[in-house]
Amino acid sequence: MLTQEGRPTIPTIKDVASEAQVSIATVSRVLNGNRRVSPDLRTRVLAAMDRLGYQPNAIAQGLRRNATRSVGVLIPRIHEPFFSTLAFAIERTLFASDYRGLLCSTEEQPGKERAYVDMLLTQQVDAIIYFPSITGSQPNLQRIVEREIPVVLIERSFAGFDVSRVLISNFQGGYDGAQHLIGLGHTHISVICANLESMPVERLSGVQQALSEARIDADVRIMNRGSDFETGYEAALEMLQRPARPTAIFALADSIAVGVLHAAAYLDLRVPDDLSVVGFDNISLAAYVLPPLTTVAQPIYAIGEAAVRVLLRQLQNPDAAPETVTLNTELVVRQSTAPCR
Amino acid sequence: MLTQEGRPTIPTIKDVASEAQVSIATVSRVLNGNRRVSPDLRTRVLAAMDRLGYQPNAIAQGLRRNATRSVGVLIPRIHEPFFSTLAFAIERTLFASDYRGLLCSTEEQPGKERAYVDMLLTQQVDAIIYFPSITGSQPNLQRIVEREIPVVLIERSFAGFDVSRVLISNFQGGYDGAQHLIGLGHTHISVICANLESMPVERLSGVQQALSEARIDADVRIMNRGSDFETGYEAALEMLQRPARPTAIFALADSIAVGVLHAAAYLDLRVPDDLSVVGFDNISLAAYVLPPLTTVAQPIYAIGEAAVRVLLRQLQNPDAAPETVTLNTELVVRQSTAPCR
DNA sequence: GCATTTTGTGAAAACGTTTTATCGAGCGTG
DNA sequence: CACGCTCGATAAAACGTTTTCACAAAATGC
Repeated sequence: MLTQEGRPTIPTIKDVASEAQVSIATVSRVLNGNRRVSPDLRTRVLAAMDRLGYQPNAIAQGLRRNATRSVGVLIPRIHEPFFSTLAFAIERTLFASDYRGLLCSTEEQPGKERAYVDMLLTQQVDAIIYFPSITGSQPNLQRIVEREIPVVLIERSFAGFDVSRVLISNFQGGYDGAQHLIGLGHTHISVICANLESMPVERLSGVQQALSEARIDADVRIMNRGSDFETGYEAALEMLQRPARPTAIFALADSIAVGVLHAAAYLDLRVPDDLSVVGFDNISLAAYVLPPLTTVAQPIYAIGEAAVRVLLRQLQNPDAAPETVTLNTELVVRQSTAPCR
Repeated sequence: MLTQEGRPTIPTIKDVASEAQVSIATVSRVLNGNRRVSPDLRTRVLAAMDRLGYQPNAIAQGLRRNATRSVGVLIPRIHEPFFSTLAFAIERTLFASDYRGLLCSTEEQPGKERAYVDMLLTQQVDAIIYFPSITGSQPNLQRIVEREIPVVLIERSFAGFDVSRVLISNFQGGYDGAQHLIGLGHTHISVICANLESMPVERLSGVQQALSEARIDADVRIMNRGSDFETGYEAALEMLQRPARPTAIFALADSIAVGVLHAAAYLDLRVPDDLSVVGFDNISLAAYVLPPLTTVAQPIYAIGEAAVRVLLRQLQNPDAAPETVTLNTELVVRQSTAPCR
């Protein structure tokens, strides 16, 4: 197909219709296969499409159908291993159901998160998977709910919002990790976590519960930044140089734990002999770092799958009640923890 | 805005027009600000928009304007650290220019890559950033070029396609990494790389060039899989258990190098005393692993920025000639390499 | 003060689909 | 043979915008 200037032009349903000598309605029908059309016309249309290399215009379809088969995916920081794995799981599951994901890395900046929500709404997404960063997320969620767009929250709840959620046993996970260290005889346990925007408080509460049950003072350090290596390194460097240094550190994210390992090495402390370290998440790296990291595993892939599954169910049946699925964490013991000497 | 059933309905430009007692053309004009409209009407329209909470429908705009302000981003495996960082850079730069990225993780599956290209075309993206996985990518690129959609290839070239590219000095990087090991006196150097789909051959060529100049036999192991920890671990485990074990391993991706470190530890070999390891990429993890990894750094963030910059230039000026920008790698010496004993 | 340009506004066409309403042909039924 | 039915196909409306065109009013030039 060429315009008179010789530029290629993309064929429309109209072109197919005239090529096949049928009406555009007929073309549309063989395209969607929802109504009967006689065999000979069908083959004529198919042949015409093939000759012209026709591809339907999803934008036009979206406008007419009022559905785009796209879902917004709001995630704090795509470059962190945990989130990139989660994004991968979501993308893959959506793809399998012929939905596309609009991936938005909010970077925990309220402005960016807000802008992205706006964008998703104007973009007419059919649904939204939302991993909020708490501050400022509530009004965003409000706007989504007002538009009656199906939404599933990941690892977060908001009072007063009756929406679908995929949660994990953060409290139990925190509890289990701390218990593990307590069971090994540690009594001076430090906890490092990222800003509470990107970290569910329950995780921390679980830790504190376990510690208080064992009558151990909680030494918690909440860093005002994301869960990256640097964060863990800086926090640990400071903690490990105090006069009474901890014999164990519970990092509430694997990335932080890796930073801790690094700091320990820098200070010539051996893990796990001089220091036990427990992480959280079980990112794929955790098994490969030295020493391999004992960690509280999240079923990252399952979380992504569950989120999509819940969403699809809601899309099929818009009047269904919101659904909450809870997945369990599991302590994976590797070689970064040992009994306290 | 409510329908008679009480369901909320999203306000359109029409609603705004009747609310403000003007024509829809006027509303459109204050929306786009491209033509003059008298101050009092403007304020009336703005007020009406505000009252109704109007948000333009990007799908309708896309159909009418024949431009969607979205660009497709095709990337092999979003969950690998290198690619997730690259995706982050791209996403961030696009966002700053008010474009959205449709992130597609092709997983190096020809079928999925093809399906995603199809999807992007039907989705009417304005441009495409393409990190191909070689096999089967050529016909995909062909289809993109036929549609005259601006495209920029990352780290790849295809003979016969005159399209924009962002390249890095892969050959030089490979050469430099090998030179570093040679300079340290190593003569038994093994090389591990992922499948050549996801790895530019030039990188390997650079290594081989340096080795042959130094009259050292090349011992190359090409794994038929992606660049993950497991890959490096398995390859190294095998190589390091041979009778004549190498004194240095050049892993052509950091993720692989991390697997190598793990294998070395498993075999009780100390790095760098018993084995020197060089990586490639300089993912953020590289500095935090133990020992910190000597690696050939790619300017990952700059690559993403450059790709977007080139693309935007091409969108502004569709008749501009394709552009190629080449960025340099740089050897970063840390503590995983030492003189051969 | 008339002809001409400029300015602001609205009506309507267009973008590429899907879907509703319509219509004509074939066909058994009374 | 008129009648109602079904079936297959088409014409046309609709989705929410932008933009072209037309037009009146106001501003400008002689």
